[in-house]
Amino acid sequence: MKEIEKRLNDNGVRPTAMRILIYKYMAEKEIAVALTDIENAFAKADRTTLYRTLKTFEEKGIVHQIDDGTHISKFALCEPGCNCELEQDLHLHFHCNNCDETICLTEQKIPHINLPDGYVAEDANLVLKGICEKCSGQ
Amino acid sequence: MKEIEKRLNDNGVRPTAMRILIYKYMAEKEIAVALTDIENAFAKADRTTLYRTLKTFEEKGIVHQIDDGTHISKFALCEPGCNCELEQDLHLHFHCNNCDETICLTEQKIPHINLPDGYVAEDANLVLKGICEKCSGQ
DNA sequence: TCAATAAATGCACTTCCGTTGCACTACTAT
DNA sequence: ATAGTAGTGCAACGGAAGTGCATTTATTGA
Repeated sequence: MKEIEKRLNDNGVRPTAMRILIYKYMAEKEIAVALTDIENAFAKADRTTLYRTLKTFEEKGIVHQIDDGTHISKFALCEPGCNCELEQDLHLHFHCNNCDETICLTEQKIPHINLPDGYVAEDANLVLKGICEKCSGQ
Repeated sequence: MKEIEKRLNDNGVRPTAMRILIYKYMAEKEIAVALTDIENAFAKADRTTLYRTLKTFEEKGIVHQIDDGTHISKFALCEPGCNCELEQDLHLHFHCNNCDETICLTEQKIPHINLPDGYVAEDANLVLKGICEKCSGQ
């Protein structure tokens, strides 16, 4: 528990009760979560608080936002020490068309792409869609 | 003009006046367009018609939908003969953080990715974000 | 310690996009 | 010509993102 507080502090985020709970929730889930998911999990908390907490976490490099093609923003905790902005830390995400869950495949990095002249890449988002491990095994 | 009619017919879409206009509009733009863009371009047409036209086009393989991370669906014409579902035809998209435009880089295919055991990929979406040719040259 | 200040949270509301149901019109085929 | 199908237009709904402001909670400095 103290670890979470430390992690937040280290990233310049004041460890309030709410923030610790949200962090804990995301750490327990192994999949990317949407704002609505958190909202349902914490019925008492206000949507705006959760929304702004995620924004803060994102700015401070605690979570990264994932766009899995569902038009709903998902978020997942960054690996400790990861630097999401750097190309080498850009991993891909997998969206299961069956269970509708999205997970980080942190081991699978996005390959470097050669762009035509004049294009400068700053960020990349790669989402594979299909059937996940859990669903294909059944 | 007759070419467009033929293209639509070939893909099993009846070439109505509206559809031809929309196709023409998309052919002239070289960037991916959102529903709202088309709506603004054809003030007289109803949003629903445009929406359903795009859906039809998509089903019939005339356009493909792009999720560039802006939370707004964009659409672009498929290359003639392209088969969007097939892995080999999956190209990447580039979203410019400056002019906010999204374009297809049809020459740049998405590299094949080796997934962990149990994962089956059916589709892929790769969007690079940064500065486009037009904006970087200025 | 206590007031002054800043940060975090909660509430209400708006906007925008995607989507659907239903009625009406235009086209097609017999 | 008429029945049936496909296309279009109107109205409305729902979900998610985002914002402004009031209130509470935490921090700081005298």
